Amino acid sequence: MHVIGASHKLLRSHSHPPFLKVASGARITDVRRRAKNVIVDLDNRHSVLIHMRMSGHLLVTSDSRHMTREGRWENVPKSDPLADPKNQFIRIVFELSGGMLLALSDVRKFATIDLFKTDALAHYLDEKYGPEPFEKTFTLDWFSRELKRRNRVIKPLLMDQAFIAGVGNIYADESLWKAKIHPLTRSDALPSEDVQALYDAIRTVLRTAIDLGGTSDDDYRNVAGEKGKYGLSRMAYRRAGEKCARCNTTMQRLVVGQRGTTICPQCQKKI
DNA sequence: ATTTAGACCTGTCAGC
DNA sequence: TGCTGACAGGTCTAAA
Repeated sequence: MHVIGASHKLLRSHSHPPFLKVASGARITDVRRRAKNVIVDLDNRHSVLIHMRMSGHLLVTSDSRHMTREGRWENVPKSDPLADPKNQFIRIVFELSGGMLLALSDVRKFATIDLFKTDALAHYLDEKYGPEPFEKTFTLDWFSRELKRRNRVIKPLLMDQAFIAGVGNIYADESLWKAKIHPLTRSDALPSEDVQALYDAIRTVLRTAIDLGGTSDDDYRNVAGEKGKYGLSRMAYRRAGEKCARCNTTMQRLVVGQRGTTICPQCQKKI
């Protein structure tokens, strides 16, 4: 792959060698995910780590067109695609073999791209992130023990990537609603039925969201520029003022750990 | 050991 | 219509 345009400050380098020098000309051997990162493995013992934060998403096209945050493309000089004002949200473009283009669109400029040596990356990720919710290590037993041990407010704990990988604000609200747990409950105060319900809810919610292509609250698109459909069937996230799907009570907005949070005050009572 | 506030950015929307 | 403030998918740091 070759980088044919990159905005300032996007490319960071955790391991020393300059990004462009290492990435240019390398072949991609694998693309995978860990926590909320996309990992692109190269054939030169290096890996690219992409974190899209709030508004970032990757787009691909098979010909040289123009890229917007909606994923629409128009003709634009391939030499400098970021120069076109219509491309103002495209922060970097990679040219892949065969002329395929891979772009990162990111309105808020929070996304980051790091370069690692592949074996160093493995250690970095293991150190930094908790288990994946669909991994064997994420058992009910483990979850239960950790909740007791930590003694933390449950919602921020669910969103703590060092505890469990992958649950953010949307799926934390959805899981807590499904399990009928108030987001301010202390993790060690949850009765075992609630722990079980939460464990199941996390996996059910994530499974459903993945199957529906994620949540496009605003900017998120898949690589073809299409919106995810989970937002249409969400039960809690950003539904304040609407009726609870279970009990018809008006949903309520609160702030927990500086994050907007929506609950059903009837279903999710504080313990 | 946790929690909180603030920072990083830009866009959208509600209300006056 | 125009302005202002609140809010938005996430994570990091410093300080309480």
